[in-house]
Amino acid sequence: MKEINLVEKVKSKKLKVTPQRVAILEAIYMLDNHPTAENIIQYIGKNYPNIAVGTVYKVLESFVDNGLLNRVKTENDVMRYDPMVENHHHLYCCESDKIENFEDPELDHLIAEHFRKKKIKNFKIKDIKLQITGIFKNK
Amino acid sequence: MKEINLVEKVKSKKLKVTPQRVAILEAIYMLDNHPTAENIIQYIGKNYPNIAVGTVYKVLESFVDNGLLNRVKTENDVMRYDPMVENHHHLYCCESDKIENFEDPELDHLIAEHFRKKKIKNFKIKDIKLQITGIFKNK
DNA sequence: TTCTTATATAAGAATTATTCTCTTTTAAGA
DNA sequence: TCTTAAAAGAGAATAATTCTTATATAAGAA
Repeated sequence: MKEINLVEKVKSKKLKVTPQRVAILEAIYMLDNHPTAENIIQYIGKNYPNIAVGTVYKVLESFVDNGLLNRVKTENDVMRYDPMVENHHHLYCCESDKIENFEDPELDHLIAEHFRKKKIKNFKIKDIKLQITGIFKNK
Repeated sequence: MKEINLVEKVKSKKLKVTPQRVAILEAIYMLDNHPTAENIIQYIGKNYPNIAVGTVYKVLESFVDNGLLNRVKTENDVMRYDPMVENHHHLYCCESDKIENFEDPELDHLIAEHFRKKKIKNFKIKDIKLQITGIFKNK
């Protein structure tokens, strides 16, 4: 992703455009496996060795609050970040920490139809996410 | 759940039956909202004020390893435990920390059929879990 | 029943991810 | 260029979980 787009993304949320924010957003797009805060710190450490850990967490928080990122739940207690904010599901590898995004509007429709016909008692659905666990092949 | 069943559950996995293990398993069944380690410690603290925190975590780990419990992912970084080990989904309340189990074999079938006809490229599915977020009504 | 031993527990230190505090710096509008 | 609210830096604080080591105990063997 070009620098200019990163800046635009930050600007579009009325956040101050700082080099740290641009570097962190870039790292997330480059790393492309739903990185942890630590992954990000390591990645930007090459050009930016003095960034404060607290800053990274604060920037990530502001990005999540402003809809530039989503947090991704994982089995262990490390938070991971996803630059895809549109509705989608996740493929989890059961042999590694790989997570891939997954979209399937047809399936979404199927599930929505199912719940339209057969509501859950005493519960109003806001969102449905699939966690699909399995094994990635020949990659 | 009766004491005897708890003991049997522990025994069935060839784990030593200790008062701590029985108390912890009982707490999980009694608390019934996918408790955290802390919830459990608080609950059993009434009759068992001296149980060590580390023990609770070790017992939970052994139960998970032996299929008596499952871990449940949450947004924040606290692990929760689920005594239902059969395949099922979760309803997450977006206004509180309530989590409820949800079973719908018809839906499972629908989804399985969908993926039988339309496979995911380069991915072999092992398990599919739905995280259904929403609001619990009149409860 | 008593003995033996692998396993479990207690206690608290250590670790790890994350948040907080406070001071200094800076982006961006006036 | 000036002003100021917001951001960054540095590192302490917190909170959940794991680890370490000495002691205790469940459960099978004798």
